[in-house]
Amino acid sequence: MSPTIFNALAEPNRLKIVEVLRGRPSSVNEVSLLLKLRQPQTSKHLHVLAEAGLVSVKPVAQQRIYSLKAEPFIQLEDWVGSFHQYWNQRLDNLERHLKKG
Amino acid sequence: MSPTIFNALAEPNRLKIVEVLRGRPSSVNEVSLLLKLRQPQTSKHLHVLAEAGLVSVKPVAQQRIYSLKAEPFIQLEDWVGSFHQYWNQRLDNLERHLKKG
DNA sequence: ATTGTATATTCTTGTCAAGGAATATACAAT
DNA sequence: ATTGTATATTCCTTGACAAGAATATACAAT
Repeated sequence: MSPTIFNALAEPNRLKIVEVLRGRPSSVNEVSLLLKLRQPQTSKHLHVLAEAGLVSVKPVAQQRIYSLKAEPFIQLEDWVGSFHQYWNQRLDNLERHLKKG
Repeated sequence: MSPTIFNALAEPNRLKIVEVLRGRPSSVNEVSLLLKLRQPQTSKHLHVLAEAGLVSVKPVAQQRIYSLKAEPFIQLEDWVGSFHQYWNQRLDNLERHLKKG
């Protein structure tokens, strides 16, 4: 798992942007208004998200519609899902321990 | 979802530490040796992870055994899991669109 | 008590990234 | 062509944070 995705989501405003885009794809202005961010910072954050592969852009007239991409979130889900193995093993150890094994 | 957990995982060495601890709980020295980090930086990173609530500490003699905590990872899994709703809705829209609805 | 081992903390320094302000670019509309 | 709208980019300043080096603290062993 690359830290890049975590880095992208670590910035509070960027995380909020992702939450907004989870609602629906949006233009820079829509995001900007919803989150009360200045337009340039909104563009910059969206650029970072795009570089990290979290969003895609689709030009419509002068607007640019940003949407979430699926893959990185699926990857993230797989990664964090793989931790179940860890919890289970810990529980097994605990069990064995309680049985004085 | 708080950005704190993402921030903790955004630092490459800290992410590696989490991967190590996913294998098994470890002392500072073990982590330090495995990742070829200096002891102070290892301690610092573990401290950040602890502050973020990702790990817990258990003193054993002079050693401190760090282990992953379950909750934050479960929270993360829930959060990213909630994105399925988004993908599905997008797919529905596509479907309607293809049917010229 | 002293020495050794394990870990934490402090201080300093350099780098990077975020915000603000200004400007540039792209396309639309008249 | 000119004006307006939407977005991107640049420059600057400032704050955060990671590494390195040195030191402090905690506990163990002899």
